[in-house]
Amino acid sequence: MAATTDDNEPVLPPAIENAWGLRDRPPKGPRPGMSVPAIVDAAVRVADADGLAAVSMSRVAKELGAATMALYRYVGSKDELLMLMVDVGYGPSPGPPPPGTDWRAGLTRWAWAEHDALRQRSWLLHVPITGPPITPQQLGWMEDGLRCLDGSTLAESEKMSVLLLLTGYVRNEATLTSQVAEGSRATGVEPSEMMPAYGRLVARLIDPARFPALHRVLAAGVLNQDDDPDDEFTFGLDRILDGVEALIQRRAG
Amino acid sequence: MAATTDDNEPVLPPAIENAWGLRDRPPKGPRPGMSVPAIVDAAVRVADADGLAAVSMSRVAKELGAATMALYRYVGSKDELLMLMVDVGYGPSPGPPPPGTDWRAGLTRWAWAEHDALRQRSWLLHVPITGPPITPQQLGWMEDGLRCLDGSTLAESEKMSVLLLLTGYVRNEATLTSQVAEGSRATGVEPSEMMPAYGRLVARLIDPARFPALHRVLAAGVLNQDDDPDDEFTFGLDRILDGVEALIQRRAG
DNA sequence: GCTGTTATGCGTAGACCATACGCAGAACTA
DNA sequence: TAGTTCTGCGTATGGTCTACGCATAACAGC
Repeated sequence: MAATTDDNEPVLPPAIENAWGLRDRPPKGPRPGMSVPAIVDAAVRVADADGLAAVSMSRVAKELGAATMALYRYVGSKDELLMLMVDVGYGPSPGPPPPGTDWRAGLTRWAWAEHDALRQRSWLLHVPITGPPITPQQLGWMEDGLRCLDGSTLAESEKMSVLLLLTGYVRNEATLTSQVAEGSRATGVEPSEMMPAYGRLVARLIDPARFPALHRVLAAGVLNQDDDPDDEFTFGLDRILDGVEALIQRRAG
Repeated sequence: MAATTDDNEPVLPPAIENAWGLRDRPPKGPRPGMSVPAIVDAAVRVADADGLAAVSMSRVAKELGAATMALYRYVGSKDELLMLMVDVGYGPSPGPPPPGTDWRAGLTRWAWAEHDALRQRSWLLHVPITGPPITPQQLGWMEDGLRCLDGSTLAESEKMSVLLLLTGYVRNEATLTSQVAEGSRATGVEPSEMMPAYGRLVARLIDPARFPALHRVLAAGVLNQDDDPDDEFTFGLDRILDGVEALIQRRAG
């Protein structure tokens, strides 16, 4: 969240405030040589190229040909920079559902949009989340998600809960597949061989008598077939939407 | 995952191997003055007291009255220590479902057990996950979860997918509530006032014309009522289990 | 045009962090 | 007793974020 003032009203970090178009530059002093968007873009470029771990203040500054400490005139802290990176990293929201779309198709499209954004920029998953969304684009995603449920029988609070549930699922699924990819890159194992290798490792470790159910799963070769991660994503997504559908039916009936 | 040898078989870090009881101490050289479990316990103690960020090698060493570098005789790296911390942090798995429990009750119990573990040790959520579970207790959790679906009509791979879906949900929900708690501690706002404050902030930022659905949610006072986080957890859990139920019905019929 | 105010760029330095390396000494085997 | 091997850990390297303060640039008012 954000720090608060005396009257307990939450207050935004300056850099976030001018992402909302509030806050005007004071007319005095020398012209700024950089801009917040330029810094954020540079940071995103670094993350895209070398991962989030490579994003240090000095590295970003180098990317801009500036000195490290110069950045602190624009962003209050590294955490603030990360927050802004997330905002541009997700990119613009997918837009409201096309007219005539039912809620299920709409949410499916919405979930896939987030899925794609996270696949493109897997470093987004490594940014420690410190609070609910407060940047313009993030709230844009929320808006578009809510609109999918516009015509539904759900209560407003339920709509929100459904969205939370979905976005959590997407993040989680993206985290798992990105771990496989990163593990593969780190160990040099083919991505398609990661899960089989994991299966062999576990099979070697566990005692079938103490882990019968797990043993059965392994024996069934569950981890051997390298199935499309998109299928796994679809599976979970459909389960969740089935659950939402059950709720909607109940509210309607 | 883990590094691999020439034959492409994944190999465990030494400290993990002796968590599985493999690997015997060589008889030569001076007696070890510490033990891996003692180090991990100390690290867990630090995390419990001051959060995961306080867990540095020097801090853990200080806790034990040892020198920083002495720890590296027992764990290969800080990441390895973190992995072991997670193993003891979750604690023992909840055990197989009591006889006569149907799958839904079993999974509910299982999900709540993980929920409770994460509530007790919220630093677990901050440990960067680098691969699938390979420690004894973690696989124990998996085993107990799988057993809940023992009698079901699902394929082995579907059981696994359901478990992945559930554990992801639990993690996600725990992350959200722990963020509220941490935000509250950081800003000094009452926990019950966090969401209302967030609601006021967003209301101040957004233009109702551009964010109509979001505006409607706020106007409905969704964020004002401070509802029990356990209710929110139950809501999502029931949606997911409804979805699983629909699948099981389909497989059965 | 001069002066005061205010912002910017950024150098320096402090307080951390993980960890590579190497050495002294302890405990075992032969 | 000699040799081997393992432990404890001091030192040092290179990285992190960022607090602070100074020189300078640009404007406002007189």
